[in-house]
This record gives sequence, C-alpha cells and structure tokens, in this order.
Amino acid sequence: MEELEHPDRAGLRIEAVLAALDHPVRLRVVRTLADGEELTCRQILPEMTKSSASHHWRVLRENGIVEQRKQGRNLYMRLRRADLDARFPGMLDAVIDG
Amino acid sequence: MEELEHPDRAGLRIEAVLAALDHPVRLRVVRTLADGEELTCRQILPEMTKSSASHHWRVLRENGIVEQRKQGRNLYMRLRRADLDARFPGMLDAVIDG
DNA sequence: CCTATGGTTCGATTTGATTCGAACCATATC
DNA sequence: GATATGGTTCGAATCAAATCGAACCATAGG
Repeated sequence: MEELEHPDRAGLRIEAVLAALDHPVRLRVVRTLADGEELTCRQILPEMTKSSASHHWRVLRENGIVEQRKQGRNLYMRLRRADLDARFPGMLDAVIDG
Repeated sequence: MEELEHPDRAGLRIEAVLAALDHPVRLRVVRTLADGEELTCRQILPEMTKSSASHHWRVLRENGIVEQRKQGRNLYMRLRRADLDARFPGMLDAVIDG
C-alpha cells in the first residue's frame, strides 16, 4: 500500500474542495467530523460497501478535506479545519451549518 | 415562456450551491459577475452554444447563485451576493478569490 | 503459520450530468 | 407582416462519477 498523499495547505484548490463536497455521502462525512473528533472509516460509513467507501475516502483526502492516519488495521480520519479555514475562511462553517 | 423562478434567501440550500459551483463554466460565470455588474448572457458566454449556455443559466438561477431579469430580448444576470453572504458567510469570497 | 479484520485496487456496470442540433417562442425593428 | 436576435425546450449522444463484486494487501491475534 502506498503512502497516503495529502495536499499541503498551499496546495488546496477551491475547485477540488467544491468537487469533494458536492456529494451527499461526503457531505455527511464532513458533518460527522465537524466536532474535530478523529474517527475510523468504519465508524463513519459502516453501511457502505468497502470499495465505494474507499473511493470517497480517497476523494476527501486528495482534495484536502480530511487528513488520514493509519494505525494498525484502522484508518483514522480528521477534518482539516485549520487548513480549510485558513485558505477559505467561512467555507467550512457554511457547509457544516448549512 | 414561463416566469423565471428563483429560490428566496431562506430557500437557499448549501447542497444546491455546491452543485452549482462545481463546474468550470459556472465558476467562471460567478467570477465574471464578482464585481456586482449586471451582464447579459451573451456577454458572459458568447462562445458556447445556446442550449448548453441555457442549461447553465438555469442551474445558476434555480440553485440561487444568480438573479435573472428579462429586458427586451436580453436576459441580464446578477450575482446574488447579499443573499449568499447572508446565508453562507465567506463562501462566495472563497470561491471567487480561491 | 493460520485466520480474521480493515482497506485498497481493478474492471465492469450503472447512473447522472454535460453537450449539441433542431425546432420553437418572444421581442425588437423595419 | 417579415426578418433578425436572444433564449428555451426537446431528444439523443457523450462523458464522467458512483457503485459494486472479487481479488488482493497489510496488520493483529491466536
């Protein structure tokens, strides 16, 4: 398994962020992580098939929405609030509260 | 031709806004209208076929991004900045500046 | 080593959005 | 009325994203 690639803060693109958030499942993931908690993938989307879920994890990670961390067999996800707030102030709150 | 239907401020939905903005052509339209100017459709997208352009006009209007006004043969468009800023503070600036 | 669990990858299918041409509608001008 | 212009609507084609099963990889625990 290759290393998890995340764009750095300066590499965040609004087009990518919009694309990542324009999906009901991924929007729900963002709202689930809104309180800053770090959760495993299975905790967030237990009902979805593994391959579909994995697809969404990748979109969220590569487009800079979440940071993923491997620990043992689990993959933990955390919302990149600081980075997103710094680059696109207000955006994340609008999405979460909206 | 039926009347142009716009959602009111309270009817703006973040999911719809994200879907409307997640397209390069529509993102360009928003940025073109960013200074508050009111422009005709043909001024904004002169190169695109009428039917494709009309499709994007409808998405932008129905999802609350722009207000459209008919005058004579022309359709004028204006960014709904006040409404979008009120409902989703920071969102529009992030998209325009991003 | 063996087994179970958590995720990824691949290929194929399905679904939804975009695109376009053609026909049409509405308004302005002659 | 005739003609030109600005947009809409419809249906069909095209293209991208989402979905899924199956096979695979990695780690934890016996």
